Amino acid sequence: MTDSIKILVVDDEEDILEFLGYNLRAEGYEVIVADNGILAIELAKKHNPSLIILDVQMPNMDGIITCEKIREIDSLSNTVVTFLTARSEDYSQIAGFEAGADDYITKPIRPKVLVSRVKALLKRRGVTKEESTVLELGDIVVDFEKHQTLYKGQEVTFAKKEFKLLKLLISKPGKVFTRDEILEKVWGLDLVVGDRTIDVHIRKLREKLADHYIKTIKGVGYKFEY
Amino acid sequence: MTDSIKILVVDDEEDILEFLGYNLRAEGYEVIVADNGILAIELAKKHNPSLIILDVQMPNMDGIITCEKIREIDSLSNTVVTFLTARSEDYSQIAGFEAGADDYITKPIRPKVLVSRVKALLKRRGVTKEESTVLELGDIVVDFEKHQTLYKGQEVTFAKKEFKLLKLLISKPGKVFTRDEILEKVWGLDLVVGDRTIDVHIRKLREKLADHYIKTIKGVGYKFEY
DNA sequence: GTGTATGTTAAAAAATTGTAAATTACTCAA
DNA sequence: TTGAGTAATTTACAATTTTTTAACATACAC
Repeated sequence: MTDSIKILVVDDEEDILEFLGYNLRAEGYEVIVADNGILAIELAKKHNPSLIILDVQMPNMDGIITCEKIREIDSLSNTVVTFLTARSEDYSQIAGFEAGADDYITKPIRPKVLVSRVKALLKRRGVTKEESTVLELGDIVVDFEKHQTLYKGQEVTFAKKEFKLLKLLISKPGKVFTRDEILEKVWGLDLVVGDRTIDVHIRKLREKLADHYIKTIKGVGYKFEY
Repeated sequence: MTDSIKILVVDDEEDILEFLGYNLRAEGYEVIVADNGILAIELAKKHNPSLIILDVQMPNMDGIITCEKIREIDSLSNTVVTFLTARSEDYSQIAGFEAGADDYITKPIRPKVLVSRVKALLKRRGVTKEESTVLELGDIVVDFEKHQTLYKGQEVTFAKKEFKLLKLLISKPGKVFTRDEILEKVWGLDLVVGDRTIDVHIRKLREKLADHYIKTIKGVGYKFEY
């Protein structure tokens, strides 16, 4: 189980939380949300996130005070804190750094900018989600970075969805993935596809892997076995 | 043949220049000095240093403005800029990051600290003393410094964006770069370009490389393969 | 045998990429 | 500043590949 990187997002506005949550989750981060500073501190203590994104303006306890409190917590000394400010309000930026923030992000922010900013911040702190880029099991070698698979030394080409499916199954050899799980991880939650779609893709994998490795557990799901 | 690493030091005070110059040269860096922002930009363009150390407070054109100008220069996009500030003046730190600085160093600084800081910065950017600026893969030789490419011994000219794209892809042969990644690294985050722009540039590369090397992974991205 | 879950196949639908040509943006020199 | 010449981007389709659907076959448990 690859430890996922946790990010705590704190904002009083529901749609901001949703926006940040959605985009960060899509990048594979584990996102925890809080809509106020008190809860934020509680959750921060509990989950020990690698990064906290904190809105400056919130009712009751604002971001700056929250940040100061966070900085007092020993276990969070290694956590990166970044502020979220509406456009460049110089005041809050300065106060923010004084409060112990590491960076600030100005709203509005586009998803891509957000993501690359977050990545950069985490990288600066040496937090990386280093999924080993190649996996070797029996006769099959999968290189995720190169998006390439070798079966008995021969290169086999998998289309995007196929590769994603293979990646999922092979990520935990032996584990049975239910159809629901597969749908969620490969197709995503929003997308709805017909019943036979998974079967067809499984078939393609089997075809390309000479019918080895992929086993049906009737009534449950599929697994990769070598 | 290890090209030495160049560092441009900009300060209006003679003794600071001397101090920095002495200590950095002792570490084997090639140090270029400028005592004002105008000269700094000129020298930066000319020498293309890996690192620029910039005093914040200077008469005429101060460090922050100089930094902004530097950031506008395309050929210096890969250059690390760090500020030199007297003690921690919060203001200049913040303005500095906005201007595009990567770090700041506070005066006074002890030689050992300076050197290890500089080393860390350069390492972060992947600049090392042994770095050769030419890459040779199969029939293709790319000289990043000279901005020149040979294909089967013949010089091939790539326009700026083309070269940047080639450089990105070739920097990790085999790795698939997604369109997003390519956009971010070659075009930058803020710039929004149309859907087919990447394809057209890829096409230009292929044209010039006789259709070798660059492979499409449909639905994922492109990679350089030799 | 009946019924449900899965397998198979081919064809339709959707998504993605390739290309030429036109347009716009830049650059550099006069 | 202007204008020629190059580079970069957009446009509008074509071509290709991937993904999904749909119809039917098969297997297996009860």
